Amino acid sequence: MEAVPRKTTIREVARAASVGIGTISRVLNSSSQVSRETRERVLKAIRRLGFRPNAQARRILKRRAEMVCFLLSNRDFLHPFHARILQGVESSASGLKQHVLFAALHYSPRTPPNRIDLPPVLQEHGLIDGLILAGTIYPNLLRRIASIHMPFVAFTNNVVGMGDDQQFDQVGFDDFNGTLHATRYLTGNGHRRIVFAGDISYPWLQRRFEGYRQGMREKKLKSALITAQNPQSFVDFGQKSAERILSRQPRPTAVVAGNDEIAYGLWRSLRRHGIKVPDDISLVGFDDREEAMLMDPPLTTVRVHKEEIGETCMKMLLERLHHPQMTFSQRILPTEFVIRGTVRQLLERKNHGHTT
Amino acid sequence: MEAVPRKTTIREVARAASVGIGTISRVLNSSSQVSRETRERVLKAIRRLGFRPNAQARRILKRRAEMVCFLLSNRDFLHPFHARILQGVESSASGLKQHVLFAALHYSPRTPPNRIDLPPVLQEHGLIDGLILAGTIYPNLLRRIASIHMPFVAFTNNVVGMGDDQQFDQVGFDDFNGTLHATRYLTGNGHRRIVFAGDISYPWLQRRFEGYRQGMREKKLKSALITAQNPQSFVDFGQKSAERILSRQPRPTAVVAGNDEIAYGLWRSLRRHGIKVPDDISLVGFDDREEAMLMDPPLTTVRVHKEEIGETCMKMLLERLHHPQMTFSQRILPTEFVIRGTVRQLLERKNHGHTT
DNA sequence: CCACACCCTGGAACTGGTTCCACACCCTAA
DNA sequence: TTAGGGTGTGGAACCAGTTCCAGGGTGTGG
Repeated sequence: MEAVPRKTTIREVARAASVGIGTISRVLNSSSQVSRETRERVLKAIRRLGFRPNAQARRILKRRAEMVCFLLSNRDFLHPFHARILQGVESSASGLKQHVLFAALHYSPRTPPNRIDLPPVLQEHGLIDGLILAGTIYPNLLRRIASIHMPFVAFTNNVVGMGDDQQFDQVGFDDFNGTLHATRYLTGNGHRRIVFAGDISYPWLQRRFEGYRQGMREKKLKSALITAQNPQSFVDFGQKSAERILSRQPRPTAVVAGNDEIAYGLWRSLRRHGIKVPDDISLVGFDDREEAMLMDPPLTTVRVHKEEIGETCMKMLLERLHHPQMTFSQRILPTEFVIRGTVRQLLERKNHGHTT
Repeated sequence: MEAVPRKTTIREVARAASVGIGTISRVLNSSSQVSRETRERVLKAIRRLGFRPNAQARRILKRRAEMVCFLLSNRDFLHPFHARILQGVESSASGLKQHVLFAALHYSPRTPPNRIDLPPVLQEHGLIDGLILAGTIYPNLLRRIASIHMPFVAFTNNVVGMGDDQQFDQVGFDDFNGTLHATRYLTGNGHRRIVFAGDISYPWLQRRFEGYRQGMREKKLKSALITAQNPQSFVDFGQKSAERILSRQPRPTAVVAGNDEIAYGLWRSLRRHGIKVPDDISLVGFDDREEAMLMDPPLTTVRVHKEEIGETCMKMLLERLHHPQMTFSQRILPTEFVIRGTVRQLLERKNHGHTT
């Protein structure tokens, strides 16, 4: 490895400005204990020499890296959903003078915690101050992180297999009220035979299913869960469940899909069967992915504010870093119901407002 | 800000293992100059004390941060395309023992270079060793980066407004041969009236247009460029250009779209006009975004290997860091033509192979 | 004129690793 | 017995900042 050219240091700047090294440091940290003329002389020397302070040296003394790691677990590629969260983390971080390191991790839910091979960032110390966990999170990973005493905040909608006694900071969005709102919108528009399509072995789809059930119960309607056999993906799940929906007698007038991908698969399959959305069947999705707007007609769905999730994760992590003893908190962000073109109005609507 | 607890240092480990600090360092760096029994005694002490070396301290001496910054310019959200590149950068980096810092930047092409407000990472030195530039790159940004003497590699398909005298490392993919191949495939299937839809004020679409023109010239066919007025987006561009395509007499049998989004807009608009793809008109896209596979029928398109672009950027940057004097290089990665369901065969195909 | 407070400044000591030189020790060859 | 080479080890010096204490200068009150 070739030699790296030596950079200007505060000692050289000090000599150039004929002051002590302490004064340079004080100017850099905008401490008030420096006279105006000295400060200006120093600043001139800094500009003249093109001096840029070395970040590592400061961090070693401050014992703060001013850097957090966004750790994406078990995602083969950066899912658009998580990409938006990362974007939120970054934009929030840059305002808080924090840097964001991106790392990925693949592990099995069955690996014992101490066997999980953490990415290099977590093997050294001092590199990052804290962690934002995204992707699919199993208990063994949480235990592994705890074992290295690294402060962290988790995006918890994809946490799998934990009780409610979760002792860590978490940010999530409201699956339950998302589908509850969507279901109320459907019933408010006169729909009675509404089914839910989704694989409820995923905890988040289970929560969405419960929201739908609540909405149905409120109107004393019977809820129904539609699943598919051996789906290859969520889109495939939607495609396969379309046939099951069509075979029901009497045929449902609306479907609450567990997420936009399922909704997309459904829409595509229904169209192939000559069933029109929303004329023959109404459809509501969840997540509000970019593609939802591209569908034809555009998909009525439950929007999740992904950037806001990222921003909240970042802010909570910083609070945690500043107050290590603070009790853990859990923040559930509201969703927003977005009305587009896939729900048909079956009767005169009696002022059912569009709330967030 | 609260006090951060002191961590174990090599001096404590040295005392615990009754050896000198130099020996600890040698064990950590797996230098061979340590006897087996001493090494084991040290490793036992490290485990017992839960020692994790401080990354900052090493970096200050090595004058290497072992960290690169992925800088995304002028993208409001992490575009799926760039998300995949980032993924490639990360996966390559983790193998090369490098960390990846993610930062975003917004700037105008008209801001004078020295006025561009670089993200904090670039204002200190020692934090990162080099830069991977993605997003839309204008000459003023390149000049700004050069002014702080930061080694960088750029993903150059979105470079705007530079001559060919570009003196920096770059990675890109082959727009020209991508559409050339697509056009040859269409002509090989008997198509004669083929048009290109795209806004060639974008340099990359201009290059794709040239590839298409070359393919047409080879068969002595007349090329035609279809544009749209005031498009809101690429999808909208596709929708608007559909009408112009349909109004041509005689009607084209195939369209080469500048990218998948244009192809999507076209497909959607054609469908609304009752025109079937590929029965009535064949369609070829470019980029191979996730949505291309979801279209119905799935889109025949030119695949860009996004992860590979990221990996190549990372590798080139590391080479640059190791050999600062090396002459600049430009790597153009090949595209892959992916045959799916949107091209109709107009005549007996004479063994026109599917090459990559 | 002295005591004391206050502001500003210089630089030694420090952070937690790496590097390198000196040296101890053992083995082999002359 | 001595010279010479190789291996293993200790620790001072170093990196580039921050922190802190001592000390100089000035101003104010007694």
